[in-house]
Amino acid sequence: MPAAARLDDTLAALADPHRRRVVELLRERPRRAGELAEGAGLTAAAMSRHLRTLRRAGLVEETSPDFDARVRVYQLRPEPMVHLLRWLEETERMWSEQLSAFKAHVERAD
Amino acid sequence: MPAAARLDDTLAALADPHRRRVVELLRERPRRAGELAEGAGLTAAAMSRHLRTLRRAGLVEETSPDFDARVRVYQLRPEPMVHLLRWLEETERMWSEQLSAFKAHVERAD
DNA sequence: GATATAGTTGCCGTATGCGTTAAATATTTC
DNA sequence: GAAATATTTAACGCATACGGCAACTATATC
Repeated sequence: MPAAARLDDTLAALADPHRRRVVELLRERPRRAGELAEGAGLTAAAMSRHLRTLRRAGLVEETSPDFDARVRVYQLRPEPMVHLLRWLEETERMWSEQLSAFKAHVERAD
Repeated sequence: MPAAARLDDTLAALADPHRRRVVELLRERPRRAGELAEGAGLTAAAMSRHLRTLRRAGLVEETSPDFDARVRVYQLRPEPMVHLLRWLEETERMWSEQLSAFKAHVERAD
């Protein structure tokens, strides 16, 4: 269960608006499952499934407070997003190189 | 058809490994549809669908060279990825703020 | 110990995604 | 103008995603 951090899972997990909403709620602070369900306007069952997806993608981490073991608190795990960030930055970088190469080419042709 | 750039479409488009492969091929240079199909190990038909998806997400742009109108050349369009990048950076930013707030809290408790 | 609370899981129906093969479209080439 | 080339579209099958509701598990409360 050491969090895949594979781009596939990360992107698929983030591709759902409800799950992105969860991420947006969690980036403010950790929250309980029920809180997330309410905040996203979903039933507890539906949210539970989304949380499982996010957990499997390594995007969130689940813990229980010791004062109430029924509750599950979810917290963000940034690693997968950092990984995705890097892939995007690399793409950006190469694209702009491509651009300047093209510009140079045009200028040579002038 | 001015390219949605909505996170939903961007993420869904990038969540497929074949389509990510296309992006990786295109970040080097523009390429013809057939070249992309070969480079990703897909039939022309399958690739055509992926390209449609990428086009609808605004991630690629299609043009035809004037010397052969049968050919379609695809090129990267970074806008949607930049948008996604910003969302991820914002998430990162807020997460680290959350972290330091927590740290400060713990230190106060000491 | 009975009941309430917090969440998860099973099952179902519907919707959507992806690849394949077979046409269809458009344009070049001979 | 007939045959070849580059790519897209159509029709089909299969797998998977998502939500709803009901049942289930585990823990807390009275």
